[in-house]
Amino acid sequence: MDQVEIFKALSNKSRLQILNWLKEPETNFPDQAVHGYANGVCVGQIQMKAGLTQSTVSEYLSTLQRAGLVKSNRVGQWTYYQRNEEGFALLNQIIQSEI
Amino acid sequence: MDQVEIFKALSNKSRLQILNWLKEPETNFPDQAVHGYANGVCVGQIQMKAGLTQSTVSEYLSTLQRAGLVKSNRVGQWTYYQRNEEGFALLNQIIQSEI
DNA sequence: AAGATATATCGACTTTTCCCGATATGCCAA
DNA sequence: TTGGCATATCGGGAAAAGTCGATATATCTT
Repeated sequence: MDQVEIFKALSNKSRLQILNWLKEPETNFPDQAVHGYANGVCVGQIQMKAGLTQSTVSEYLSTLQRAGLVKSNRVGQWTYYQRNEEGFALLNQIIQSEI
Repeated sequence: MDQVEIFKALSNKSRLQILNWLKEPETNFPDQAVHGYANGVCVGQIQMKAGLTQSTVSEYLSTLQRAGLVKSNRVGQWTYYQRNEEGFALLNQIIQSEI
């Protein structure tokens, strides 16, 4: 069952916060402006805001990506993350019809 | 944060199944017919269908209730559980506006 | 009052999650 | 090509969740 993975990814306060922050990157990650927001927000920005170690944030973003809730773009040495709205559409569908 | 509790409750295959079964009690718990379905389905029925021990199922139902996803009615020596649609409405709201 | 039945709680053990520091990898600049 | 960033992965210790069997509690029947 794949639904469980999604809900596990959502079962953590920091990960929920990250998803929420990524709804409004310009507001929540002003320092990202240098890089632009087209590809998402890079890990370092998220790490600073989350107040967790780099490894933890990287791990959390992988978890969210495996669950389909974010997607990433590697550009040079940076990895940009942004919400994957398709994943949220799937989540809605799961809740409406499979639970 | 309370959202985390809800998602943790949903992070388990058996608990997801129980919630789904409770959508159509008449179909999924035919042996409950003797007691009627007005108050929900009693723990024993859910246990049999889930194939877990009595203590585990009782614990799972408590977890779901703490998360607001089911509600219970004690009648005599039986505890009947049913879905709490208010909880699902809250879940939808959380997903729409807080994540 | 005694036994039977349904559910809840307790104690224990195993597995998973949380989060870290250390190290590896990939990319860029000089 | 050497060093410096940004990110990913690895290894680990502490805390939480998964699940069980045993026991407690509440209720019903006789």
